[in-house]
Amino acid sequence: MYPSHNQNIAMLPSGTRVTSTRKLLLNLICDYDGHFTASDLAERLRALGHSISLVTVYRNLPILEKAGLIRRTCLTGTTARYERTWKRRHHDHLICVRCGKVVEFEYSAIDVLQDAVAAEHGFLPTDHHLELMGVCRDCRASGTAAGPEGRESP
Amino acid sequence: MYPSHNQNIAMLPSGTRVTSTRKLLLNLICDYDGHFTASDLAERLRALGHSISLVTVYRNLPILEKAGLIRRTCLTGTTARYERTWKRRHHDHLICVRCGKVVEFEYSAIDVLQDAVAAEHGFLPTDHHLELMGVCRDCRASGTAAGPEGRESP
DNA sequence: CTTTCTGCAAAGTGTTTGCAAAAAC
DNA sequence: GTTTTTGCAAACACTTTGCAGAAAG
Repeated sequence: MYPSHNQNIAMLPSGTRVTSTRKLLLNLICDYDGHFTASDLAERLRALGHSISLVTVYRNLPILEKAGLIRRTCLTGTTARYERTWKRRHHDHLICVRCGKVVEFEYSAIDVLQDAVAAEHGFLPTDHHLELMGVCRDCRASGTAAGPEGRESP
Repeated sequence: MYPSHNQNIAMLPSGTRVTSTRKLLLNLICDYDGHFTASDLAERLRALGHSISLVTVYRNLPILEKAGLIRRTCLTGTTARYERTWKRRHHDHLICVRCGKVVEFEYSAIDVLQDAVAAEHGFLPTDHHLELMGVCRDCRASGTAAGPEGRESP
């Protein structure tokens, strides 16, 4: 049974073929609400009994990105992370430097200011990435000694 | 004769030794106004006739970062980039998706909003990274075929 | 003289590429 | 039948680590 969102395949660049691998990827991403890495996708699909090579995932992610179906996100880490673009509003990330928790937020005022800055410098804005680092409430409550100004790893 | 900024060595964590390699690194960073990678530093020092291993640079960068002398920046790329923290004001980056040009800007209003968002979610803000992507004036003017890579809207 | 640092080589990540077989069209 | 895609292995770039000798304190 193919979910209706298979129609997204029509959004792939022309000349790009509709393979079973790409159907698997798209269907998976459709239901993937958080962030994912290339190997997240490969592992999940393999756990579902499908056979897919990590290399193939790596080759398809840029295609999906160019098609506008996913976007790179959470740039702070070493590994490339993506998230679905559709059925999600634009948002940015608040990251706890103690426990690594990631909170998404929307704040359109920031977007407006960003556009203003870009324009002021003659840039035509296409995208932005904002990550706020801080110590979350829980971590401050469980208050270990270390001052909140550090950039330490848990 | 040692330049006055060698006093920064006193800022290294106690127990950390003042080696000739670290003096070289600190002196270099003192005059390094832009962003640098580990190999930038190694190459530059080697070009100046000094002998230093890239491995040693890699081992020292986290120390300098923890000491607050440098900070990671420009997270969009694959390579770790740093910049000196002192003798510089806080700023964010505007990056051209065509030619890779990086423009620094300050916009305190954004900082204020960021603090507000953090507070609203119970976070005690420690740092942030904001990168605005866009097409710079020159690239739009020369309007030619795609540069390195693009995230332009269709 | 004890501890830390350095450099080399080697191992680890995450990601990309050459090539032949398989799949899509 | 032609072109794209896949998977494997191998290459790749960046970064980290084990170890022995050198340097700092």
